[in-house]
Amino acid sequence: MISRLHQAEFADRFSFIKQAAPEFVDQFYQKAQYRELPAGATICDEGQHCAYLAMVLEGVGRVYKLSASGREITLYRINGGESCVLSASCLMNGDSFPAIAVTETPVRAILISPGDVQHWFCQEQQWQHFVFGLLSHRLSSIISIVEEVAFKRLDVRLAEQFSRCLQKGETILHKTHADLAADVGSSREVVSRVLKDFSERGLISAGRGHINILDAQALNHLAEQ
Amino acid sequence: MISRLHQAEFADRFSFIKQAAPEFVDQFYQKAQYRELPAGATICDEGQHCAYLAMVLEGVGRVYKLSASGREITLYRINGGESCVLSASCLMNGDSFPAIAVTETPVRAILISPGDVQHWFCQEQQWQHFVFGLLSHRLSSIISIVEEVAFKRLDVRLAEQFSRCLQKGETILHKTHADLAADVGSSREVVSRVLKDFSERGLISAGRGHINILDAQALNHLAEQ
DNA sequence: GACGCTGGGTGACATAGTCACTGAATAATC
DNA sequence: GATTATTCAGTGACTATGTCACCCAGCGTC
Repeated sequence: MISRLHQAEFADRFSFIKQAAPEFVDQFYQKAQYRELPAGATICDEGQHCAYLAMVLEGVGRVYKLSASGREITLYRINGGESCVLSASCLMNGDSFPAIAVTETPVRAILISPGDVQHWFCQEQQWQHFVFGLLSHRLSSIISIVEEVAFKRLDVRLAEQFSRCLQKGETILHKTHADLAADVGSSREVVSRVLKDFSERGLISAGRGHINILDAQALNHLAEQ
Repeated sequence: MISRLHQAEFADRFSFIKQAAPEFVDQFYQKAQYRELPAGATICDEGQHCAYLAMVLEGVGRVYKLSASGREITLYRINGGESCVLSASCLMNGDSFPAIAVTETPVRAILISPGDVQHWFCQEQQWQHFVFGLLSHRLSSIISIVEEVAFKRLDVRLAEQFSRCLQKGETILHKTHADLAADVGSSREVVSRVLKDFSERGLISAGRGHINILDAQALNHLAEQ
C-alpha cells in the first residue's frame, strides 16, 4: 500500500497512471510497495530472477555487464521516472537477469511483484503501453551501445561522456578514471592515457577523483565523430 | 488476405495464433499480406520508418549496424517462425529503424501494417504476448552482443561462430573472411590473420569462400572462454 | 610517523584496427 | 580461348587498445 504522499510523487514521475482506469489505479497503489535503498546496494545480480519491477521515484541505478577479467561496461542508468527494463523483460518471461543492477545513489522506488506486472499487462492498456514502451525504447539504446563499442574510438567515446556532462550544465565530472573505464567498457590504464592526452591538449584538467572540462567546443566536436 | 495454404504454414510457424480468438484470427488473415522477397533485398534502411512488421515463413534475414568507415556488425538473424523485433519496436513507437535489415536468402513472409500491429496489441492477448516476447527475448540477445564485443577476444568469438556451425551438424562454413568480419564486427584483415593462425594450428583448413572445420573439440574448447 | 587504501602514471608487451598494396582464383567479356 | 574485371585472401607497417606488473602520491587511521 502506497501513502497519499508517495502516490502524488509517483503520478508526477509516471504520468501514464493519470490516464489509467480508476479501478486499476486503486489496485495498483494497493498492491505496490514503497522501498528505500542505500547507495551501493545490489538490486539484482547476474543470473538471478528478479523479485520485483522497480519504478524509481528518486535516485540513480546503474545496470552493467561484468567480464570474467573484471572489466565492466554500463548498459544504462535508471533515473527518477524510469524503470528497469531488464526486470520487466525477466518478469514477463521468467528469464534470469542477464546483467548486474546496483544503486549509485540512495534510491526511493515503488516495487511491483511479477504476478501483478503480468496480470495488469493483460488488463490495463496504459500499463501495457508503459511496459512495452520501456522495453522498446531501451532496445534501441542498447543497440547504440553495440555501435559505440564496435566502431568508435575510445577518445571519441570519452569525449561523448564529457559532452553529456556539459549538456547537464556541469563542467566538473566527479568520477575516477576507473569509473569512466567501467562506463565505456575499457580499462583504467587506457582511459588514463587518453585523458593524459586530452590534458596535454588543454581539453581538460585532471584532479584526484574529478575532471575539469576546459574546452567544451573541442570536446563536443570530437564527440561528433 | 492470406490463402488457406499460407494460413496453415503460418500457424505451423507461429503457434500463438492457435490460441487466439477466432474473430482475431479471421481479421488477422484478412488484413495480413503475403510477400516474397529475393535474396539480397533491403527490407529496411537505417533511419527509415518501417512500413510493415514482417513475420518470416521461410528464409533468412539479417539485421546489422554499419559504421561510418564501412565496418558492419550483425545484431541478429531472423529465421522462419521469427519476426523482426526492431520493426515491432519502431511500429509501436513511431521511432525510426536504428539498423539495416536485408534478406540473405529468398524470404517468404506475412506482413502486418503498423496500424494493425498497434490495434491488435490492445485487443488480443495472444498477439500482445507474441510481440512482447519478441522484444524482450531479443533484448537479452543484444546484451550478449555487447558483452562479446566489449570483452571477448576475436579468436574466441570466431571459434564461437564455428561452434554454432557445428551444432547445426555442418563442418563446412560457406562464408568469406569478409562475411565473418561483418558478423563479428571486425575487419577482414584481422579475421584473415586469426584464421591463418587457426589454420597453422590445424583447427581449420581454408578454401576460397569456405572454411573446413577440422578440430571441433579444440574450437569448442576455445569458444568456452 | 607507520601503515593501508585509493587514485593515478608508466613501460613492455599482446591483440586489434587501418592503410596500402600484392597476388591468386573466379567470373565476365570479347 | 584469351583478356579483363571482380572478388577473395595475404602481408607489412603503423596506430589504437588491452593487459600485466609495477611505481608513486595523496589521504585517511592508528
